[in-house]
This record gives sequence, C-alpha cells and structure tokens, in this order.
Amino acid sequence: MLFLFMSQLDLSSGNRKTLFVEVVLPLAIAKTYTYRVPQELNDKVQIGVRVIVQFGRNKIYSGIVRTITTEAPQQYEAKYILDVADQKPILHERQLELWDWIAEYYMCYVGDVMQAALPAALKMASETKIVASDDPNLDRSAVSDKGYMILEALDIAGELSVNDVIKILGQKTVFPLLRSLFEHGYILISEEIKERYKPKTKAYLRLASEFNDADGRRELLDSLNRAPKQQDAIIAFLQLLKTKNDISRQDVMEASGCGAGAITGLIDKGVLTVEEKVVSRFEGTDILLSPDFTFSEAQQTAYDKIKLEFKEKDVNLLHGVTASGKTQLYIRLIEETLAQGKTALYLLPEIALTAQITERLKLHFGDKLGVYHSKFNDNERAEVWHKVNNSEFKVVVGARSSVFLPFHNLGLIIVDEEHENSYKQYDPAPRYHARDTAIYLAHQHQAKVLLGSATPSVESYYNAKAGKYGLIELLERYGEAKMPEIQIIDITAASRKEEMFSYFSADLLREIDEAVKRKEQVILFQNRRGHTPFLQCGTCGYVAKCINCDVSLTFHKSSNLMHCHYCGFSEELVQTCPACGLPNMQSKGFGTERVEEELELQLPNLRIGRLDLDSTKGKYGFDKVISAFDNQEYDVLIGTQMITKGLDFGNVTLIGIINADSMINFPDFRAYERAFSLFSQVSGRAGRRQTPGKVIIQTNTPNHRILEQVTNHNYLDMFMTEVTERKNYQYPPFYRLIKLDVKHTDQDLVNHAAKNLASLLRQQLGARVLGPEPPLVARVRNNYIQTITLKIERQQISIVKVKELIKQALLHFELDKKNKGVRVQIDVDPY
DNA sequence: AGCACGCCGACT
DNA sequence: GTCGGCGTGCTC
Repeated sequence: MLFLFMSQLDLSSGNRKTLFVEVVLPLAIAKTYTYRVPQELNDKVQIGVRVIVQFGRNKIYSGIVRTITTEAPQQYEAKYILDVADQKPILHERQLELWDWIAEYYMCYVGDVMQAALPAALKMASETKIVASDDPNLDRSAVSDKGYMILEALDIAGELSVNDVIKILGQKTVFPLLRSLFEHGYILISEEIKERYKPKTKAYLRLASEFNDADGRRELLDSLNRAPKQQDAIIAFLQLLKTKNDISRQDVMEASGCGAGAITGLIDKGVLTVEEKVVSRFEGTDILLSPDFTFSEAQQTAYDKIKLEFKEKDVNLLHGVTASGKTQLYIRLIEETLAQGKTALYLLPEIALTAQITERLKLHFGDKLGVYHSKFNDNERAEVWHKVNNSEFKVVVGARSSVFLPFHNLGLIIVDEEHENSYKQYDPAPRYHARDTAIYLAHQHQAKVLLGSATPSVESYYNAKAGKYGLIELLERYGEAKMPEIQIIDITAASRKEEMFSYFSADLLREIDEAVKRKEQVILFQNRRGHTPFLQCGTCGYVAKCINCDVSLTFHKSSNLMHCHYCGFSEELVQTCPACGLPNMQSKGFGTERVEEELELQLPNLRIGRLDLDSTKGKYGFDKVISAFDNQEYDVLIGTQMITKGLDFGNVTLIGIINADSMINFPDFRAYERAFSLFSQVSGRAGRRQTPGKVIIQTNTPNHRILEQVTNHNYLDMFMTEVTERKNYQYPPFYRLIKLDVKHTDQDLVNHAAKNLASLLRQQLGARVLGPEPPLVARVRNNYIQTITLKIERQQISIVKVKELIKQALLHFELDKKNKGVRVQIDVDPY
C-alpha cells in the first residue's frame, strides 16, 4: 500500500525519479563528470548549486551543477553526490555559459575558469586528516620506523595533515604507509570538508524579558543598589535602548564610563544576554550625494552622443582626454541604469582601484555599491558575491575578475582605461581579457558597454572607426584646465653640453626646484623598480644573473640584496666578480630607488616619496603613499607606471620622464602604442586644476615619431601610423594572434619539441605559423621556453576552425613519447 | 591536478 | 628478497 501511495506521488511531483547531475569541478580536466543524486536530495539539486562530490580515491571537492538529467550514463556506474551545499544557486545558468565561452575562446578548461571565477571561500576541497587510534592496547613494536615516527608525531600534535606527514618523512609517497597504518588500526583517516565562508557576527546585548516592563525595571535598579557600576551600566543601556535596538558592550561602556567588568557582571546575573548577529563586512554609508555636478558643454555633448549611439550600438567607445570628466559621465549613466531597475558593473584596472575612486563612488551609491578586488580577503569577496547574487548590490566597481560575479539584470558595463593591458590575465589559465569578456557578458544580458580611455587601444579605436562600436570624442579638459606643455630633452646633446647631472638635465632640475619653491608638486616617472637593474664586471663582462631565470638580478637598496623580478630569488650583492675575481663590478641602468638617491644628491632637502611595487606592500600600502602625497607630505613622487593610473592630484604641475627610450625600444608590436599611452597618461597627471602643467621627457631619440605625437597630443596620428604598420606586418586588429609557449626544464628537449609542434601546426596552417623562437626571457623558474606564434587572417579561415586544428595538433604532439613532460601554454589574443 | 598502479634500482 | 623511486593513465 505504502509503495503504491509513494509511486502515485512520484507521478504527480516527478520527484522520485533518479536524477543525474553533470558537475563542473575546479580542476584542469577536459571532461565533465556525472554523478547520481540520492533521492532525498532530489529537491535540493538545482543548476548552479554547489554539490559535494568524491573525485578519485581520496579527494572531495565542491563542484557546480551544470545540468540535471534523468538519463543514467551508459559507460559507467555514477557515484552518488555526497551533499548539496547551497539552498539556492550561487550562480545563474548564463554564467556557466560564460564559463564555457571563455574556455572555448581562450582554449582552456572550464575547471580553470571556475578556479578564476569563484572566490576562494566558495570553493571547498577536502583535506585528509590523520588522527591516532584511541585503542591504548595496540602494540607498536611491529610498526616500521617511518610508521613509528608518524605515531610519535601524532602523540604530540594530536592531528596531522597529509602535508605534515610528507614533511616529517621527507618523502612524497606516503599513502601506502598511511594505508597500512590504517589497516592495522593505528590511525584513523578522515576527509574533512569545510565551508570556508564565515559570515561576520557581532555580539549585541539584550535585556532579559522579565525586565521589559516598568515594574521589572524598577525592581532591577533597586536590586542593583549594592553594585553602583552595574546600576550605571544598566541606566546607560536603557537610555541607549530608546534610540536603537542593537547595543554592543562597547556602546554601553562608552555611554556609562563603566569597565567591561560591570557588563560581564550583569550578564552573569542573567540581566543581560548576548546575541550574536550576522553583520555586513562592509560599513554602510547613509550619506548619499545627489549628482550635484553640472556637465560642461563638452560633457553634455558627449553625454547626448552616448545616449544616441546606445540606441544603435551595443558597445561604445568614449575617447576622452585625461581630466575631461569621464567619471562624472559614468556616474550619471550608472544612476540612470539603476533608475531603470537594472544593475551596473564598473570595471577598472586593479591598480586604479584606489580608495580615492571607491570613496567617491560610495558617496554616490552608498549601500548599493559593492567593491571587488584582490586586496579583499576571501570572506569579503564571498560576501560581495552573495550580495550581488541577492541583488543587494546594484553597482559593482571592480577589477578584472568582477566579470564573473553573479549579476542579475545587468544594464550597463563600463570598462574604464580600456587600453590597460592588466585586463588580460596572463598566468594562470584562463588567459582571458576582461574587456572582451565584458562585451560577451553584456551581450548575454542585452546590456550596453561603454569603453573609456584617454588613449584607446588601437583595436578598440579601429572597431569604433569601422562602425562596429559607437565613437564619442571628448577632447577638452573639464573646467579651466589646459593640456600640459611637453618639452623633449635630448640626453645626448645635453651631455655634450655638460648639462646632464646624474640622470637629470639642467632644465629638469631647474623646473623641479622652481615648482617646489612655488609649493607645487612634482612626479618623476621611471619605469623600473629597484636600484640597479644589472651589475656587470667592467673587466670580463660577467653579469649577475638569476640562477633560475635568464634575467639579470636587480639590486635593491632597501633589502641590500640582488633580486630576480621573475621568480623572487635573491642573493647577496657581489663586490668582486665571481668570474674573474677582480673588484670591478659596475652598475648599469637605474630604477626608482636609484633615481631617488641621485635626486637627493642633486637637490638636497626635497621631501621625496616613492611609488612602486616595493614601497606599496601591504593591504593599504598604495593608498598610504598616495594620501601622503595628496596631503603634500612629499614634494616629489618617483614612481613606475603605477603612478599613471587614474590618480588625481590637484597640486602637481611638473612631470618628468627620466628616460623614455626603454619603453619606445621594447621589442613588441604594441611598444609604440604602449609608450604613447603611458607618456600621455603620465602627462595627464600634470596641472589638472587651475595651474597649467609642464611635462619634460628625457630621451636619446628626440625625433622619434612617438614623442612628436605625444608632444602634440595627437592620438589620431599615432593611430593612423600604427594601423598602417599593423596591416603591413600582419598584426591585430587585422590579424588575430595565438601564442603557444612550449616549456620544459631540459633545453634540448624544448627546442626539439617546439620544432615538432610547429611542424605539426604547419601541416594544417602553413605560413600562418611563425617560430619557434626563444622569447625575451627564455628561461623562467628553471623552465626553458620556446614560443610559436600564429597569425590568423580574418577572412578565408574561421578562428573556430583554427582552434580545432590546434587542438588536433596538440593531441598528436602529446601522443609522441619524445614530447613527454613538455608543457604547452596557449595564449589567445596575447597582450 | 592528485593518486594508484606498476615497473625497475638500492638496500636489509 | 623488499622498499621506495618515478613513469602512465584514470578519476563519474
């Protein structure tokens, strides 16, 4: 009877069928895996929830449900899922589509995308823990030496992870030993999986219910006659209760002047109880600023044009010079998007996400704004994720990875500083471009995209000129601010005239001095950190190099060590040449530390600050330096390209570029574009408010066309020359690039394998395949690298077909035993 | 990515 | 002879 009843229920609800789920696991694996759902979890599985599954013998992961079916796999018996971790999906199905698109387009695994997309606190993996068996009668005499070591360690520590065991034994293979210990009953092995996200809670005080009426309170106060401190505390508490519900210990202590003891006393008596309440990690802002700024005429025109173009085009490019007031346009557009009941994403390069900009946006959007970037810890990021998912945050300002947040009803994406190469993730996979991903994301939501930059990437500007994107030009600075005057100084000529003092021309030193005397500030740009980029023996030519990489070591004064900027290796400074033994090591080149040191010698008594990776360590390191400079604690700020990122200093009137040559001569097809953009962005920091700014660029090639274009603020000219070059030499936007890095610790092996791979590719793709050749840094972390570059024209062959052919070639490549252990990294649209 | 299985060299 | 090294291939 019961069975019949159940089966009738089945038919009506459809819930008693056996379900199977396809699960995405956070692993670099090509296949997807199907698990069986135990019937009691049928109601809980939904697309987008996390499920706990066992994968392989020992590992437990949380994966994401991608599809649900009733069809059992034919080839194998599916394992059961162990549990469902979420009540409601943590992401929408369309996000899984986005993951698939990225995996497809950038040629990586969906698991790679999952790794990048989910905040660490939402990913769970088991850790195998070992605990000693509690049977005291076990005889340990039969245990092997290594086993005995483990048992002794367990006696002391109580619990060990597999990693601990590996460390204790100094060997990698420990599972056979642990298995044998387990089978003989000496140890217990447990797989523990924990939710890593912990909501933040705060303790609040509550008054016990019997004191809720006036009589109760009077009695209470009377009873506390002998404890005046506690009486004070209660009076303060009751007073506070009139204005707010949630009162913390701190509140009462401040209001009453009592110590913590009085409150503890009241809790012990049961007068007060403590309630743990989940609170947000993000401080709320109640003050909302209305958009009180008024648009300039130019801004209004740009705004109208954007609105017009959005009617026709999904993607628009706003080419607005520095200090033209782009941010105000963005804010207005986001506000309108919110007013339509939609949400918005504001993307910025990591480095530009300073307190300066987020504070400014907070004032406009208050509690509706979420901030998402790498400086946040795991819990904070998971919290932003959840708040975007339940639509508490309507606007997100964030770096690259915020394209993965679970947006609902997205109406607008702004990609500010769209030319920035940090939007492209290089390592690890997925090697995705956040701007291009954002365009796909917007397409999914039928949302609009606004790309913004003072120096748009050649690709985007080309797309705009070709009519694929709408184009809005805002070429006037906001308010009174004028474009800075740019002066080029020929270092060679200045040296000849003996007008170079260390790295500074007489003109630059004079301008610095005068600016500081006028109580104005100066920024000096040198795109290298550290003190000395390489040290060379003046006698035999030996260069101090990293032991793991093919790069010279940079001397850092702060640590007094030579550092490798690729692998982190460091070493004592060499005084005498290790090759020839002569004490003739010479400094070649200079970084920010050295510029700082030399400037102190040339112009004593300046207050100098430095902004580079080394001076901005720590969570708020960057913001500290920035605000110190903003508060005029420094006269001069010396920095790497960090200094260019959307910073707004009202008092800077002079910018010096110490040496422009290394940027211009960089061997890369984007070098000129990058140099133009960097110099223009640096220059844009000068004279943003009333005082006009001045920029001094020191170079050995004063007649270089890029410098001329920078001097004349002539973006269009730069664009036109670049377009011609790129067309001639088969580069983007006319051709697509795909780069394959072949890596191995054995140099000969890599060389052969790379040649082999290139010839496999040529069989299908012919002359589109270039290389292999060693990259600029041909060995990193002891891996030798060979690079194969593919140039794919936009007609004749489809990119999908090309990627298919690459995959086939790779399959062939991997089957060849000679290529064992050789890793191939694919970078689509390298930057 | 792990981890087990399986094949060979250095020790009891 | 076994223990423990590393190569090969599977994980639903």
